[in-house]
Amino acid sequence: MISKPELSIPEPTLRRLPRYYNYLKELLKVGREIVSCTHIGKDLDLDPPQIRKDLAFTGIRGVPKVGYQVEVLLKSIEDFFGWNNIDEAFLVGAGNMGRALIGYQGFSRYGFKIIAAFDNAPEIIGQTINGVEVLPLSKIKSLCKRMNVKIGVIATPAHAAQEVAEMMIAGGIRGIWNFAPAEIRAPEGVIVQNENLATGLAVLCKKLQMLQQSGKFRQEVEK
Amino acid sequence: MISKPELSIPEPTLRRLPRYYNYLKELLKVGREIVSCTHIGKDLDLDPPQIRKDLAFTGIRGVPKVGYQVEVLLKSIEDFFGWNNIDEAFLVGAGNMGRALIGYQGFSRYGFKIIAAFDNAPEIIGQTINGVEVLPLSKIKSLCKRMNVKIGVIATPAHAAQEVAEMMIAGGIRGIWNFAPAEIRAPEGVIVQNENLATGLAVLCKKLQMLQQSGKFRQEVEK
DNA sequence: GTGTAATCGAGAAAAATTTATCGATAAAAA
DNA sequence: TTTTTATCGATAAATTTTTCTCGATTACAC
Ligand SMILES: NC(=O)c1ccc[n+]([C@@H]2O[C@H](COP(=O)([O-])OP(=O)(O)OC[C@H]3O[C@@H](n4cnc5c(N)ncnc54)[C@H](O)[C@@H]3O)[C@@H](O)[C@H]2O)c1
Ligand SMILES: NC(=O)c1ccc[n+]([C@@H]2O[C@H](COP(=O)([O-])OP(=O)(O)OC[C@H]3O[C@@H](n4cnc5c(N)ncnc54)[C@H](O)[C@@H]3O)[C@@H](O)[C@H]2O)c1
Repeated sequence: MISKPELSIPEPTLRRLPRYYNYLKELLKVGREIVSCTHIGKDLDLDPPQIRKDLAFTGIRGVPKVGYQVEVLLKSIEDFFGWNNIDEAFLVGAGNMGRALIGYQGFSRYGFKIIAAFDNAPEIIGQTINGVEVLPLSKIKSLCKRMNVKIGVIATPAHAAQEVAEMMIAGGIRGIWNFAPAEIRAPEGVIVQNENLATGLAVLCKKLQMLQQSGKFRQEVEK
Repeated sequence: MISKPELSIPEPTLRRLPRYYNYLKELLKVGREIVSCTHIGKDLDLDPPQIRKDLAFTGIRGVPKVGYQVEVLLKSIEDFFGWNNIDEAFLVGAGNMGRALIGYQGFSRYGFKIIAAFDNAPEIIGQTINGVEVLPLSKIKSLCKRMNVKIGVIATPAHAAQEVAEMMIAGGIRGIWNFAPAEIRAPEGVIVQNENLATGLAVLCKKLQMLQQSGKFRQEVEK
């Protein structure tokens, strides 16, 4: 039987898995060795069947009445995402956000490492941030090719994003993690992941607003 | 007929609306006054009926054969989210990420403003970042109450997140925008919006991996 | 004026995702 | 050993979200 390359994993599942992973890492720290979906569900406020289904995508099998071994489960998620072999990435735009990303150690857990930064501001070029050198943007294409880098992070202002993306793609980059609030056009085969923080903010504020309104509404009805 | 407070707006819609907003702002810059869903759909790679449905939630009505007036549409989204009146927020954890958030001007578009920061590191307390003072964490509860701040941003390490959240909630904060990879437990009535960057990263890397595998797979089949 | 084409709104259909159900299994208790 | 209980995997049902369809409306060309 052919083990077909699973092409259809629900994106919500993909988004929940790293959350489970963080949670399980904490469990391990506390010394817990075994955990059930019921237990996870209680802590993460999710339904056990959904968690089971999500975890099943990583190929793990649980034991009835017991659950899963935390360590095995962690390994299963790591393998699923391929976090064992490191993805090296270039970042463009060593401003406030760019520096925060460069300096952040937490990404190593996800097999991700920014190995060089690029900018076009002369006063920034040449600096070293957390051991990562800032190079002139003009070098990105040739360096991408030479170092076979496949992932690029965009942390420039929005107006520069498209241009930067095109340089990355010209260098052979296939995945772009974009922090600029801009619509990037890319050819098929290049994946653009937009990290628009304002989206989360808007959702938070709207939910808060709705909560307040429903509270007011309830009060008025009660009168 | 009672205009019930709409409590059930699909979250995907909520997440797409700020994207439309950014896009429309760009259109306005370019001098475009009118736009149809067909047009938006082409640029944003979304289906026109979905866009129409999303926009309808803000209460706007379009004109057949024409579309929407860009300016009116922008206003409609602004009103929907309440971006006219500013939400003031406190931020805790003036590290790399915290500083980037404090310094970012882009949030003003969404009626959001960080008016003070808090930290527990003596060398950071007392600093001023982009006109925002960093105060000792111990003061957060009383200041929240005094200034009637309802939104808090957490940019501390994960291990401090729960404790910080509790101080915020004790001060009356109702919405928490959490950047720490931690599960925050909060009572009902408090909204926690997790901004876990690693999630987006994991999705990107996995999609890339799947793309490569399907490519390899296709090549093998072709042999 | 009249015809044509583009777009809208509303509602139906389809697809994806979440939630519930049920028999099976393994551990712990009786 | 037998019973009870918790949990799993698989499948079915429900819900949510996306996509499609269709009649109505309006601008523009003729
Ligand atoms: N700082 C935040 O909290 C935050 C939040 C949400 C989104 N963003 C987005 O992230 C991006 C970066 O934000 P920031 O606050 O770090 O801005 P910033 O101004 O601090 O940094 C931008 C950097 O990009 C560089 N740059 C500008 N044009 C360039 C070009 N054409 N090529 C290469 N480098 C170029 C600048 O020299 C600067 O170093 C922006 O698009 C912003 O909208 C930032
Ligand atoms: N930097 C990034 O790119 C990035 C990316 C993803 C997630 N995050 C998350 O954002 C958070 C902050 O990251 P960072 O890179 O800014 O870290 P950082 O170490 O630069 O900053 C953390 C700040 O929090 C303060 N702090 C620590 N404990 C505190 C407490 N109990 N009360 C108040 N302040 C306290 C520290 O003094 C420091 O100023 C972390 O949870 C991190 O995992 C950061």
